Amino acid sequence: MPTVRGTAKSVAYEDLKRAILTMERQPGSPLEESELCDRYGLSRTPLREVLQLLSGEGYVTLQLNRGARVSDMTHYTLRDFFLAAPLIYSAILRLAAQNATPAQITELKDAQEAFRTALTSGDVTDRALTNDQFHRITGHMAGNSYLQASLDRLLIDHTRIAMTFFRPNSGAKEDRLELACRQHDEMIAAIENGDEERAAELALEHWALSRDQIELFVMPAGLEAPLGAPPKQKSA
Amino acid sequence: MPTVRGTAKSVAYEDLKRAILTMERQPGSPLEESELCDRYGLSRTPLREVLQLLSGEGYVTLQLNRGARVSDMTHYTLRDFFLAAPLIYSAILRLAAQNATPAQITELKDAQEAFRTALTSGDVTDRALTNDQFHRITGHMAGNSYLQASLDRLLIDHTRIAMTFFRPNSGAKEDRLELACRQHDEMIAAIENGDEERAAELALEHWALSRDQIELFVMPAGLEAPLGAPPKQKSA
DNA sequence: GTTGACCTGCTTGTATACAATATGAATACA
DNA sequence: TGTATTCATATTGTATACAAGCAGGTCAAC
Repeated sequence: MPTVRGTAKSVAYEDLKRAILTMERQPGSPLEESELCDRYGLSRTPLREVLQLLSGEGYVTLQLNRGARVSDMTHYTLRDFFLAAPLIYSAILRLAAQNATPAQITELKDAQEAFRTALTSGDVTDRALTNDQFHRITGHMAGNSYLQASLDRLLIDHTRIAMTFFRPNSGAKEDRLELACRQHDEMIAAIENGDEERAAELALEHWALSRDQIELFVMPAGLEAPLGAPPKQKSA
Repeated sequence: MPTVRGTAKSVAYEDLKRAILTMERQPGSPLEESELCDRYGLSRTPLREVLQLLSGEGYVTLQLNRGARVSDMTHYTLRDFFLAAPLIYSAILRLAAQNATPAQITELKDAQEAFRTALTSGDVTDRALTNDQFHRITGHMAGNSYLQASLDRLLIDHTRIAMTFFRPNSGAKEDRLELACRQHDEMIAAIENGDEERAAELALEHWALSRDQIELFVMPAGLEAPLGAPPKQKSA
């Protein structure tokens, strides 16, 4: 879908995506055309097309006569996120279990390998990006363009949020990362066995783990969560 | 989100959207830049930006060095559609019931008024477009950007498909349109009362009606449905 | 008669020059 | 001293000229 263009342009496209996902470019920060032209060695026309493309995918927000900014994350964003995530993640993983091809399963295993390596290496951005990649592949497996539109947007913000709690200084949370990693393994197994129920279940468990981390980060004092309950699931 | 631009550009943007939704421009048909430049009185640069924008929203597909085409609809598309629609529509309507503002409810009532008029006037494109507009407003009410991404894509194809069965020559289907219209009324009531359960239920009923029409159209001879069974409904 | 390469024309991709709009500072006035 | 207005500057939006890539047809060779 992203229609990866000729090299010069695709470098800009990929690097901007990376920089936004890793919070190297912070939510809401402006993206000046001239700066990006210099950085990537493009003229304004193709660079603007990259920004349009990123805008369509939700990485960037365009404002008339005011240029582009990194899409921001407010507490409203987070509220929407908490509502949509369990719904979409479980649906995606269910479909992934139904439709995954052997080639995609291999790809997913490779991504998991990379994630595991990133966990031991301790590099924050590697952890976030390899985790992101893992979940994007499940999206490809599901192969549903409608749901993928939501998944892609969820992953943008999920990865940005994750950048905060993938930090190694979190201390006691290392075991949680290990649990997340094991859940990935179980997901692969469920997908490989075509066990859609288990896959959907794992998606929800995985989300619950992630959600707890996010809540701890957003509400460190242990406040109650008034941000909105996720809709009831019909998962058996 | 669409960042509606200065008039000249927004005319092109809106008119292309309309032409695609009404199947005036058929799925897969090429969109030549020079033709569109002449038609809308734009130079190529801003016109290309419009196409990029439409691409990001799923109306148009861009291919490297091969220009733009109207996004096509295959039976794969339809299969994905059947899977995603009940999930998203019910979630959207549930959230709409939770979050709708009085202003939005007024807007929705106006849209319903327009839809009812279109049903009696008998113009096919009016029926499809006013129905589309009704459902897009429910999307705004839900106010969840993640789910809205899926809804927007669903509505593109739903409206295009609907163009086939909103035709007045369908004979006995007029009463079904009347039923759809009454369901809209009930949706408005449920949203106004904040009755999210009923709203979600209505979304599924409304979808079931639409699904039956689609199945009749796709498999006119009464064939069995091999395109993928829709997920189990919990509609009462 | 078929197949292959080449060449012409057209469409798309890129760069740059020009126009329009917004931002911020300086100044005049209350 | 505070506020409003004006002007200068910078950034974005648009048009056009140029380069690159693809498509179709012709011609030649097998």
